[in-house]
Amino acid sequence: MAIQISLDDTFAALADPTRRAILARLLDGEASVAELAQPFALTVRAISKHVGVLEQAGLVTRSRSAQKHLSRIELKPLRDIDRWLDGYRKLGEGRFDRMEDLLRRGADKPE
Amino acid sequence: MAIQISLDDTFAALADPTRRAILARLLDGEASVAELAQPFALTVRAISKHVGVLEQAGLVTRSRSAQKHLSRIELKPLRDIDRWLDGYRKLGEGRFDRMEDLLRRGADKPE
DNA sequence: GTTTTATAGAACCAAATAGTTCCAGAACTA
DNA sequence: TAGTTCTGGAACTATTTGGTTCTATAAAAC
Repeated sequence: MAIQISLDDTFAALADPTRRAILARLLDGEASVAELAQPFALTVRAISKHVGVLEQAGLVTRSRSAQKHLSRIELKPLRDIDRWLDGYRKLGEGRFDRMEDLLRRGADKPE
Repeated sequence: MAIQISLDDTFAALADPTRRAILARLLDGEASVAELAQPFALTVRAISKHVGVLEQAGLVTRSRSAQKHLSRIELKPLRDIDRWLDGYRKLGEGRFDRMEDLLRRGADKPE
């Protein structure tokens, strides 16, 4: 049974630009800590810790192949955020939707 | 011109359950700090600070009517998060979509 | 004009966070 | 076996955070 991940942890993990960049990098496929660290002016250890935070938040899982620990992105917490956002999409009949919003802008703007 | 709000600030603001509860409360309409504080076992000052964080993140704006400073929810930062999520929706032909995901689970799970 | 109400500023504290450096262990390579 | 590579643990530091209390200020109410 998957561990229950809190929105607290997910949002906190995403609040750091380095971690978001790591996540974005993982869209291209699995990567080792060393590979993930390469673009940053930080120690490998610092990146390792960031990956740890992402893992703690359920946004990343790891599988060790040899010494390399490969990280892969996990989408479930992002889905949870998406679901959380649902509660705010309703407000103002679709004001949340970008297309609706663009069409509506300047038209019948509510007060 | 609206101040540029960073995803950092938005995610950080949303990482606290009290602040998310405050936001949810504001879906029902504007409220003063004292009103927002009522459901919580925290000092009014603590809530005032939370509202300050939300304001800093652009999730709340305030208008003072008399001594009461009324807070109202602002959706733009949430829209920004929604847009950020777009980058992850594409992954795995709709894996992000909840329905798709449920249907796919246990079928052709990629290794 | 005094008192009450609603909020923010200032000072403080404990805990968490992001970073570092150094060390240890696990697994390849020669 | 010895050396190299990849990563995490431990210890440390500086900064940020979430909370408190006490005080100040601004507007209403009396």
